Order: sequence, then C-alpha cells, then structure tokens
Amino acid sequence: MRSRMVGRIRASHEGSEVTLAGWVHRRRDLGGLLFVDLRDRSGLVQVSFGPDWTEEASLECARGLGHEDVIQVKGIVVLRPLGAQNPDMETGEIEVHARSVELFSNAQTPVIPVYRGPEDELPTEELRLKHRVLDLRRSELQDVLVLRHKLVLATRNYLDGCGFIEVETPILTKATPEGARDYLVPSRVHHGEFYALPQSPQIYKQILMVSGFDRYFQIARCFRDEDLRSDRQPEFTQIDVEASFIEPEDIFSWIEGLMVCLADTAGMDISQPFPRLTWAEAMERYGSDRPDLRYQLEITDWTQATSSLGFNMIDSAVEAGARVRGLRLSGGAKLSRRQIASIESKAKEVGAPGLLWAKQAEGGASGPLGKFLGPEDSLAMGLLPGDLAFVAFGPDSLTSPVLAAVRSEAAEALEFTPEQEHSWLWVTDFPLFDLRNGEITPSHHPFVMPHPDDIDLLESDPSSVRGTAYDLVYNGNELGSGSVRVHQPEIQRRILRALGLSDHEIEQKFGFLLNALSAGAPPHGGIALGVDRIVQRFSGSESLRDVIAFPKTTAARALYEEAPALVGNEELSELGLTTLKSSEG
RNA sequence: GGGGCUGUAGCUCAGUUGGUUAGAGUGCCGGUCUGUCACACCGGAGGUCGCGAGUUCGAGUCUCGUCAGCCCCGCCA
Repeated sequence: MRSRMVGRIRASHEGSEVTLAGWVHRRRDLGGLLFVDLRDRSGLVQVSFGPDWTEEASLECARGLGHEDVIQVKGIVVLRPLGAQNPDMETGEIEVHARSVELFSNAQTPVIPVYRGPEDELPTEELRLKHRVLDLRRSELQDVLVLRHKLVLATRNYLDGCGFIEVETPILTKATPEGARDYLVPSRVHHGEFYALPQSPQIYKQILMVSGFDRYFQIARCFRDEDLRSDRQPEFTQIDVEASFIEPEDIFSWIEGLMVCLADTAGMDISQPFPRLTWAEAMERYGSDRPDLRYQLEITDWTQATSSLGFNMIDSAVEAGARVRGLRLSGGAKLSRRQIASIESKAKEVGAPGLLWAKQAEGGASGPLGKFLGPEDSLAMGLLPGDLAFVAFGPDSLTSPVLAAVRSEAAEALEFTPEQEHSWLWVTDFPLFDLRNGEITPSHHPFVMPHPDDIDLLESDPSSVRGTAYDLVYNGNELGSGSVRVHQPEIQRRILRALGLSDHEIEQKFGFLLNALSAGAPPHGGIALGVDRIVQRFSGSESLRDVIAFPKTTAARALYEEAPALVGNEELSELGLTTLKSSEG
C-alpha cells in the first residue's frame, strides 16, 4: 500500500516513483495547482497536483479533499522549483508530483484541529481527552509515545544485559491492608469476595526472591484508588526491580547505569556517580526529601543569630525548644512586595502560620523582621546588601516544608539559573516509620529492613528507627523508591507489631509473606521507578497526561471511552452485588 | 471531603457600570486564482452565553445551587 514513509524523503530520492499513504494535514488550492501536506507518523511531505502531471479524475478527487481524509498517492519525487523550497520543513527541498490519488477514507470535519498554526492555542484539555483519537495524531504526542516506547525497550535490554529476567505477576490479587485504597474486582464465582488490583507487585517480587529468581524486573502496571494530582494517575507504570544477595550499592550502580542509558536514549548526557544525601541531611539543608539541586540554596540555622533581637514570638518559641531557620537569597531584595506575598502564600499552603522576611540594603534592613535587625544582627545572619532573608521558626517538622516551599518558589521568582541541567540525587536512610496523628505508619511500606544499628529501638523508640530505604530524585522530582527488605520472619513480625497489628492480624494479612520468608529467604532488596514520570521529565511534558495514551481526568474519569460507567442489574446480580441508592441531591 | 481558577460560534478567545440586533480570528460552505506552504481575495452560514433557580422593568454580566475540566490541601503503605 505504500513504498515508504513520507517524512524521510529527501532530494537524493529525486526521480523515484513512490506510493504514499496518510492523512491530509493541510490543503492549499490555488485553482490550477493544488498542494496537499500529507502526514504519516514520520512527518509531512508536500504533494502537488497539477494538470500537467495528475490524471484528470485524480485532480478532481484532490479538489474535494478535506482535513484528515485518508488517501493514497502515487507519484514521483521532484525537486521543488527554485524559490519554492521550504526551509522550515524537513522535506522542504522536494515534493511529490501526484500522478493519481485514491481516497481511502472520508473524514468528518475534525472537532478539534490536528493542524496547529504558529499562534494557535491548544484546544482545552477536556476536549483533547474527549477526542483523543484526533489529539493523538499531533506530532508532539506521537513523539512522546515513541520516546516512551524507546525508554521501555532500552530498560528491558539494559536489565536483561545485567542478568535480570522479567516475570509477570497477577493483576487480580489480594487487597493489602495498609497503604492506598485498593481498586476492587468482585468475584463471580465467590459472591461477596473481591480481588484487588495491585498497588505494586511488592510482595510477589519478594516471594520470587525467596523462590530463587535472584534478579527480577517487570514493567508493571500499578493501581491506587486515591485522588489525582498533576503528577499522579490512578493507574501507572513502574520499572519494578528486585535482586537477592545485594546491598544498596548494587541497586545504586545498576539504576545509575540504567538512568545513563535512558538519558542517552532521550538524547541527554548525564554523569555518574549520583550524589547522595541522607534523609536527615536533606531535611536539614533543603527542608525536603526531594530537593532540586540544580541551584545551591541551603537553609541556615539562625537560632543563635536571632537570639538577641527581642522578638517575642521567636524568643518564646526558642524557649520551648524550637529553632529559627531561614534562607538567604542573594539579590532577593529586588523582589516586589507582591512577589514576596506570593511566596508567603505558598508557604502558608504547606502550613506556615507566619513567615518573616527582611530586605537588606546598604543603610539597613527592612520588612517585618528587618525592622528588628541592627547592623550587627545582619552581620550575624550573614546578610549582604541586596539580600532577602526568609525566616521561619518552630519545630523542624513545620519549618522544613515551609522553607522547602520558599526555596523553590523563590528560586523561580528570582529565575535562578541552574548551575547544571540535570540534578540526580539519592536520598538514603529514610525513617522507618512516620508518626501521623499519633499513629505509627510505615514511611515506605512495612517490609523495609531497619538500619542495622537501630533494630533494637523497634519496640522502645520506633519513630527514631532509620530504614534502609532510598529514593531516586531528579530535578526535585521523586522518580523512584526502594529499600533492602526484611528477610527474617521474626524481624518482620516485630515491625508489624510496632505498627499496631495483633499476631492474629499479622497471620491473616501477611501470613503468606511470612511463610515465604520462613522457607529460606535470601537477603534482598530493590526499587521501583515511575515510568510515566521518567517519560514526563525526559520529554519535558507539562503533564503526566501527555505521556499516557489514554489518561484519566482529575476526577478519575476516562473521557474518551467514558469510564467508569453504570452496569446493568443483571450483571450486578450475577456478581452478587446490589448498589446503594444514592440520595438524590 | 475542603479551597481556588475556568466554562460565550466546530476551535481559540473578546464582551465596558446590568440596557437595543452578542463580536473577532480560525475552521466550515460557495466562488475566483498555476508555486503555495498560517496561500490570497470575494461572499455566506453558524449561538440552549455549561445547566437550574433567584434578584431586576431588563442578566452573557449580579446572587445561590449544580455539572465538567484544571490546580492545590487532605489522601497517595
């Protein structure tokens, strides 16, 4: 049906006879002459129709063509006349003189245009998702999906080269008690019982380790029934990796190698080794467990420097054990009140009751805190003329997220030029548990091996136990997360008990994992990397929805196929289900 | 569950203090045109102002509710 793709035709093909097929991208009818930009996945080529080289019936057919009609063109590659070349087009030196054209498929006038002029805005995202069949024809989205394919292919090849094998694990599985809300699938055979879609293949891959598949990976689909964000979809894809008889260093080196390989696939040049920070260091210096280190801007402890200001709120907070921490923004004094207010409001969103600031000038400091700063205070804080300082005080759990928000907002407002294009980072030694509303929860998942030095604190002081968990961070985004796992059943039981589970619950919910661990489990560990996020960052896409062929909206709806949808009563009763009548509101 | 922004022609948008017949660009339809490439030019059609109430002599514009999309908080082991 076609002898070649349209996008790679060049002047060297002059004179060759071609059969092309694709979509009518644009049409320019000059009366006697008619030009069609023909599009396929490879790009565009100009096809010209004229009475001197086009059969009469085909000329007539060409006059009737509309946007997105599907055609086949037979003709000859010719050099364009002098002055008629188009340097903006990859195929702009040539065109195809159509001898004949056949209309394969007549297209309705597209609801949203595939073609976009230089000043045309994209249609709204709602329409783009609703008419995804048209939206996916845009080269931007096609290029992203091609890149995605190449990255996944490179991943398989790389991990295969490292001796990993891909094993598929069930999509219909068992609900996990902890963590995110599960998507449930009713069983027809066992009324009242449900499968769950996996939040990740975590337990399966550990069982595979016990079974002796000492290097496993999977391009795995994961499902979590939680509310969406711009970087979160209810179903997403992970590069899931697990290996036995390894230490974190092995994972770091495999994954760094993988990232170098993937970056290379995406046309980026990155270097190893990736720097490392412990979680405690990252929180102290950047206030975040995923700092963007493309710019160096660190939090300073100003508790000492501000101790003699006579600022009552600070003094009483410090007396109660709080610290005063802040950021010194070189050249930040040029920010307007309005810009500062915008940074303050972002800080408030993450919980800052009050954020103080000071502008330092030659003659003295100004601003809510600046008013209190004498020259010696500014000196003690290291403030130079032209600087802007943001100051927060209180428990670290409050000041850290606030200053992290200030750090990224201020860097954007001040247009900090990145010192490097790519900031890769391993953050290690996460705490094993989070304390949330007085309850102990796993900070990662309940299978993380405690730091060897901290195991004996599991019962006495669980919140201070460090885990052997690590995150991979790229330009301030978490791309992956992993750990060494517990391979001794007794330690696993102690962790589950620390989480407040009774021995009965432990057997009921994790019995099959504990059984596996009792069967002779090798030390093992791994990581899971977010494919969607990697593709998003590597392609520079604004939204995660732009790297997924058929994504969900923020209300978890699929607009194209209209899912979820009601099902009939017959189907429900076969599953042993009835639905609660929603009270009409 | 909570907060914010948006919704006007197929598409992208404008629409003044609440006031007469709701506009532009593009697309669409018809016509002219042999070197265009955002072709150009002439003419035409096209509107449930998201939906529902309310205030008013009068609502695209004000108020309340609701739906949808997006962003954020909660949530995301």
